[in-house]
Amino acid sequence: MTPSKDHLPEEIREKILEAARERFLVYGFNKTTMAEIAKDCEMSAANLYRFFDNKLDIAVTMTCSCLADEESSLSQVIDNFEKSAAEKLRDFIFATLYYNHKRSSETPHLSEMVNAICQGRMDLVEQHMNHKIQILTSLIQAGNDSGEFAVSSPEQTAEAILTATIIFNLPTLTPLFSLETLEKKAAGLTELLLKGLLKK
Amino acid sequence: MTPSKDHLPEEIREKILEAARERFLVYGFNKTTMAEIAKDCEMSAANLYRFFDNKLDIAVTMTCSCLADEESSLSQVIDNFEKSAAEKLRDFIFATLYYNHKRSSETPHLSEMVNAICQGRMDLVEQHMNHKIQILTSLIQAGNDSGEFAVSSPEQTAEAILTATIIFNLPTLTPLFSLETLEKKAAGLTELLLKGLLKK
DNA sequence: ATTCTGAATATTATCTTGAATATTCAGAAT
DNA sequence: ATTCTGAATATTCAAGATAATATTCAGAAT
Repeated sequence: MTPSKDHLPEEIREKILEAARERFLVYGFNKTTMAEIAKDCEMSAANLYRFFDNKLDIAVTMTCSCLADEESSLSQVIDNFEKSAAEKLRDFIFATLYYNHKRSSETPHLSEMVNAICQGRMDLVEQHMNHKIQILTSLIQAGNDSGEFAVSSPEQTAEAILTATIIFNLPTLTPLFSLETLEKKAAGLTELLLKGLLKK
Repeated sequence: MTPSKDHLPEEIREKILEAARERFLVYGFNKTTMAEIAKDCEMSAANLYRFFDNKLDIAVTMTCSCLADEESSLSQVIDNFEKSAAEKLRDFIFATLYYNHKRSSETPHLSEMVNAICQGRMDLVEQHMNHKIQILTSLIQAGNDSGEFAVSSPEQTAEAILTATIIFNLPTLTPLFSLETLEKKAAGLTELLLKGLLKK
């Protein structure tokens, strides 16, 4: 029988996730052992498997909440009623850039985790991308509604913007450039994109 | 003394390059040995070093001529007098896409070579990027001159376009998507970029 | 003198194998 | 019944040994 992980105390799951997070951030995914996580939680390694399928599953759960964080902070950006659609797009792009750059620079072992996730759980990445497309689509639609933008196909445009800004989304590419360089790229790109979006 | 490699018979260099190319394409950079290349050329491995500094140097020379090829075919695109600037930009983006996709799909071991080049010879990549910026800049300037575009800072815009199309330039990313997907991305992105470039 | 090679050396990759670690599971503890 | 553990097993890692390979160089061949 495959024992379901539902109905198990959520607080213990959280405790495990927190212990794993600290280990993963400091020592990396590979160098962290299940035994260490278990010791931090004052339980046996075997018991971890009642709460998670395996080590990767812990990382996946952490990653999901990170991605959800990013998504919700990006959603906040476009819900800011005090800003124009153009400013929101700029904020969206820079928020993406800063979020990923911060993660990359503060987490020396991030790419390790990213690699682990990308083998076998590419669906998470796709889901995240789709969510971003949704957010961008409503940003554009709001811009259309307010008369600021004149975009005929918001969703297709959202996809194009995501394609254009992929350099700010890939934790593998971000570390190749300095923050200053990335900011310049983001500024130039935003300017160009806006020229195409704004009503003439 | 460091013996100069000039004044050596060019035809032998070419012969070596051709032998190495075939080996690299079929078996990859790492699995190809200097001894094998030498045997194909009916000479000793030691003699290869009269013509090239080392194994990587052979790959670098091959790569340079590939990049030069791409650059010259992109230059041809923008020199086509029968097309509008908009069409040229579209051609430029699709030519980049097709060129890299073709290379990736026809060369199973390409990423190996790319990795080898990227360690220590990043200058080649930068140089290539700068060349592409130049080409794009003159495309934009020509568009401005003909009254088709209204771009205030062509070079900065060229850089932004290159940033936006980076997904089509990276041999590490290209293989992640199907040709069909890439074409859709390229079409959507081109449309969006043109909206920002065309005179209103 | 120049071109080239075989043999020597330095560097890298591959393989082996003991040790660490992930995962499972029978059963103890509650 | 449920939660948990210790011990067993399966998998992965890593240090050392071995074998390939890159690179150099003294000197042979032309």
